[in-house]
Amino acid sequence: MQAVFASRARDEGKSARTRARLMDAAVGVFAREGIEAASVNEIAQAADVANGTFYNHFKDKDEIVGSVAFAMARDVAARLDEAMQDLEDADERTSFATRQFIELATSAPEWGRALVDAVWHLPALRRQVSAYARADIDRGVRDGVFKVEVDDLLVDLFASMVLMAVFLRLEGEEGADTGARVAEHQLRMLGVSAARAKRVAWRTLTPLSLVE
Amino acid sequence: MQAVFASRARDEGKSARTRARLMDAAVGVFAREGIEAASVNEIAQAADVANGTFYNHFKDKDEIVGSVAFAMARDVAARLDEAMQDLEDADERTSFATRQFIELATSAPEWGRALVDAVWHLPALRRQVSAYARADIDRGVRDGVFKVEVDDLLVDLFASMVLMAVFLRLEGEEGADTGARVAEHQLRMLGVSAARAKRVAWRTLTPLSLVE
Amino acid sequence: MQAVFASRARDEGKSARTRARLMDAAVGVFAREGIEAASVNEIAQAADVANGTFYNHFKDKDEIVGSVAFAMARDVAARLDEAMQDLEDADERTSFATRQFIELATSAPEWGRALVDAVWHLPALRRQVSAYARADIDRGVRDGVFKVEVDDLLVDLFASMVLMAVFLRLEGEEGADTGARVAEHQLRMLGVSAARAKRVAWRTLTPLSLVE
Amino acid sequence: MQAVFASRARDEGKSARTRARLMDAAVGVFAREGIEAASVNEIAQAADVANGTFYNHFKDKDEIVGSVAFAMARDVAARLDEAMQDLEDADERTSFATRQFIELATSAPEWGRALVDAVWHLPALRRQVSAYARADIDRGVRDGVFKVEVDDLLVDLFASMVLMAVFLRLEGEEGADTGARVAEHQLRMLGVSAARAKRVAWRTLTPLSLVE
DNA sequence: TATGAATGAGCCTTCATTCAT
DNA sequence: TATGAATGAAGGCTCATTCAT
Repeated sequence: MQAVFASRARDEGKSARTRARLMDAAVGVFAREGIEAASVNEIAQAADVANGTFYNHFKDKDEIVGSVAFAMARDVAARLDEAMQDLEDADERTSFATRQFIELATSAPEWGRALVDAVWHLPALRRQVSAYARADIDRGVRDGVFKVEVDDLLVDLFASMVLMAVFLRLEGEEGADTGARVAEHQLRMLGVSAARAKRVAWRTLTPLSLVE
Repeated sequence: MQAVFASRARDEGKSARTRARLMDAAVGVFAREGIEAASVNEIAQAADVANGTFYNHFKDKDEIVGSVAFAMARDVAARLDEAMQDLEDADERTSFATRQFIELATSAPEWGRALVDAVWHLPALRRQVSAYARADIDRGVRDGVFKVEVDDLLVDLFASMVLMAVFLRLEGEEGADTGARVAEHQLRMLGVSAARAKRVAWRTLTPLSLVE
Repeated sequence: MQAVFASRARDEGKSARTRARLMDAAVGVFAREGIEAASVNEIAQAADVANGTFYNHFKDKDEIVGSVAFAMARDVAARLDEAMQDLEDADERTSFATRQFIELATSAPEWGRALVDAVWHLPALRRQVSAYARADIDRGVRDGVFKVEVDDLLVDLFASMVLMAVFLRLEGEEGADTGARVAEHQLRMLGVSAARAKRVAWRTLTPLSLVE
Repeated sequence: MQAVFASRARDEGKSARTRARLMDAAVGVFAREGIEAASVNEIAQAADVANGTFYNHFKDKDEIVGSVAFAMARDVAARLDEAMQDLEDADERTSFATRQFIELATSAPEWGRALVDAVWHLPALRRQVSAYARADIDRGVRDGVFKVEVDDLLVDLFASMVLMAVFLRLEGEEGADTGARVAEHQLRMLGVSAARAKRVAWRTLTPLSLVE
């Protein structure tokens, strides 16, 4: 029950606020039932609007799925960007992003679950997330921190690892150190020395949160 | 349209043949629509039987999903086991399995797609596949070939990488060397030297196929 | 086609009117096919609404069965109560109730048939009807009009007699004096003298009707 | 698990024996599920024959319902006739028949339940049972034992009372003396004096059984 | 006759979407 | 825009019945 969209739309017009309520409701329903199984009626009900109202704001179910997913991704990206402002080194940045993403998704299980599900359903979203991640990796290569040839495959493999990590955490099959372990693996895959990988990947981490 | 199950059931009773036809049809439908979206009616239609016939052979959709998925996994495992009989070294085996799995799934796109989807939907299947993969990894650790602590997380990350690779190949986003590149990454993650990883992962590979 | 519920809901909201249409339709279908054999689709069709509409108003078939049956029973009871306000003597009341019930059920054959079927299918309904009947019987015992020990069995036997009478009338196997004859039997079973039983049970009866 | 039909067909041809097995199975299924809900497959399975075999013996489900019901009724009638050979007085006979019928149906609950259900579904069966009961009643009138005008209605009311009694006993709502109480009511309805009704209806009764 | 696989109509129910108010 | 009733196309599943063996 995060109401992220609603809290942000507090000062906008009524229409925008209703739309935001629907999106918040959708996140919850997607998380609870999965995207496919989520029904428009249920979303409307959770948003406390009549079902017909839904269609004043979204063309169809696909549209809200997309809106929610991309908005979530954008939010996460913005949050990470903001938090990484002071991080210079590419390995620090990559590790930080991997770990925080996993933690964010885990600490807001509804969002996490919905996001994992959405990435799976929306190729465009996956590509966007990958592109975001790739920026820092390319930077590391330019700076000589990473000593591998970087290509799309590597980035997609990283994405799959992160998604798997989120999934495992949400299932309760892995614990709080998952992010660090995944990050360490990734740094090593990028050619960072074992020692430095271990050091960087296990730094103390201040938890982020999506809502202030 | 591979009709793998049907071709294998050619000499069995009528019931078994119809069942096999349904399973083959299911593979196709799962690949085309995804497992969730697949409908029993569609499967029956694809198998060219009346919808009621489906229920003479499977209790419900879940049952055919399970049957198909585990049969596919079993087949792949058996095929790999057979082909790996002469491989001794754990790194050779791990690399071989990763590459051949990706190639098998890619060369029979319907199977590949259905299998990827199935692993995602059936936790039990994922666990089984992981366990299978883990055997060789543990062996490598015992033999001193791999120099890492192996845990469930690592194996699951490997699984996610392979699935992603299959997915990308099926989408046409990656090419024929994908398997080798993934295998190389994995060997390096297991502590194999860069040089050996490159050598082992890129060996010439004789394609396998599921049907003879 | 009595449309009893609909006519009563004429001034209510659209939802209530549709619901009433469905209930009227259900009465007809129950009467024609029997409650078990009645299908939701058929009810919806008879009510001239889309099948999906049914489920906007009733959770499932059981719910409409219950609603219809208890509403019918309640209506009949209310109608009888009102008509019996001036009747003091328990034998007069019992006779009146038996006869009017049979006449009501007969004069609205669909209702009658559905009600008989419903009493048979819904134990709770049977108990409710029995309890209603029992009140007057107990009163007669207290007043010394009836000279038997009253127990559940007796009341249930009365119920079975009335149901049988309705059934026979609906089948056309018995005529207009059925109610009087049954009432006479019942009074005698309650210990009323033959002479008085005959006199009371055969009084002229003003027909009631469920709709005004 | 009475296998009444089967035990009687022991010495007949194979076909007759299969048919008997089906009928016995049907009794059980009807009792367990109700006649409407009983499925042909279930009957065949209970009879341990292939479902197709059913249709070698019965045109359709209705036919086995009828066969079973009438056979059961015939059996009960025969059993009662035999047991009543030495009873001369009509009131004794009527009371005996009522009570034994209730006891038979109760002591073989499967049969009882199926029979009650069948009478409800098959008007012809009801008529046959009524006709059987009427013989003794008419005899009582001729002999001057019963002092009422007997007509179809009365007999049908008797039938309804007996069915209700069986039903209540099967439901566990009434006890072992139900038969006697019903018989007493009936005798009084027939004009027998209260004293004699009580005496005759409560005679000690030797239980019958359908299978020897 | 016996078998049991196959058939397909039909039932219940859900749900995205439309539409009159 | 909001409402919420209505729609009707699917989907899952059952079951009486047929039919080839």
